[in-house]
Amino acid sequence: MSTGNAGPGGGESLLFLTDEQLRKGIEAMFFAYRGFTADPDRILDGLDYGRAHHRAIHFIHRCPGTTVNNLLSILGVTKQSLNRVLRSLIEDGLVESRVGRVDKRERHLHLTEKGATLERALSDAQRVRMRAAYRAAGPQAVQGFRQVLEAMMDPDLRRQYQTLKEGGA
Amino acid sequence: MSTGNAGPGGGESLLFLTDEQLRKGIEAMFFAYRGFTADPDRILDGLDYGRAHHRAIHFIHRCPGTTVNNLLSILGVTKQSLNRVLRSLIEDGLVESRVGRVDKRERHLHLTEKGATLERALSDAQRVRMRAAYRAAGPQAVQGFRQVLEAMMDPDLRRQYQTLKEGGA
DNA sequence: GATTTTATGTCAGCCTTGTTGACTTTCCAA
DNA sequence: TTGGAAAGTCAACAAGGCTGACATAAAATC
Repeated sequence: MSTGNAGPGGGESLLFLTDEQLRKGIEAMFFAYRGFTADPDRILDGLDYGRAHHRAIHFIHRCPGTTVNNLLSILGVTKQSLNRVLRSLIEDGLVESRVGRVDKRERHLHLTEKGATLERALSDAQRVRMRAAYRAAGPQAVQGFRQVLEAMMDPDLRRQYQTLKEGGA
Repeated sequence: MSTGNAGPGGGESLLFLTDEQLRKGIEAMFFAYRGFTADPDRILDGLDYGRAHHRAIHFIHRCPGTTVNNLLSILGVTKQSLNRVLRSLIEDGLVESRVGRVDKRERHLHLTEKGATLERALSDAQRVRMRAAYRAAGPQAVQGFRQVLEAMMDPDLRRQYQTLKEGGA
């Protein structure tokens, strides 16, 4: 098992990663993700929504006019799962679903004013923590943080991520 | 590492964090966490277990002889939730529950051989990805990665994490 | 010794969010 | 005109959270 990679000469500190070091990283991801979702979760608890609603709202905000299919591929859930979430958001007037002009089968999704307000509350809360963490760790660390996360993604998701990243930058 | 380094661009890059920059970090966490759990999930899919079983197995392996209460505080779930998971692991002979010698109310949890075998399979899979990501990003980045994650945790969880970190190192 | 507190386990029931499968409607395009 | 893609809907189910209530054993305290 493992760690049999004591590379042949040179760059030892670069290449030799003990199981212990890796395990720390794994546990760090576990605990950090809990913090990452904690603040939006608290807001959503009061309303009738959950994390699934947050994700939908986030990416509709991020990609205004996106189709349901596109959202499905970003979120990686089934259309039935997403539909349940979207239905409640549409019913509650947070999301608007417009029939496509070019292709009328498609529905283009937008946040309403009300939806945008909730989105702002959620992402503000999440950004407060993120900003504090970035500042505490420093710019060098932030760059490393993003590099490792990016390298950890599945190739498909990395492509999705990079498309979003460029689009927004 | 001295991350207090104001950086080549001056203080601006340290203190001024745009919403865009923070949003990229948020999305990176979202996509990376999917990758992070993907490999163990694939293994667990074949068996009758899920992510909750994985977490229990991980921390029992990590803290052999831990009590149920201690595990509860690490995992942050209710005892009913954990009990459902533990019961199936004990029934299937992956986990052993020993009555405490000093305090007979306590149950001390250990992995059996069978449990340790599954643990190894799961963590090997997860480490493969982690190792690849670490190598791709480089040691500098890894340090930053861990710093930001640590800063992102809730204080309580950070304490838990650090206790584990020391214990294992 | 009696009482209270703690640690654990368990039953029942609920919610969210994921899944599959089947079916319909709309409508673009070959 | 017909095949198939996009979308919506219904039904059923599972994992894994949650709460509340209750049982038991053992420790701690009075």
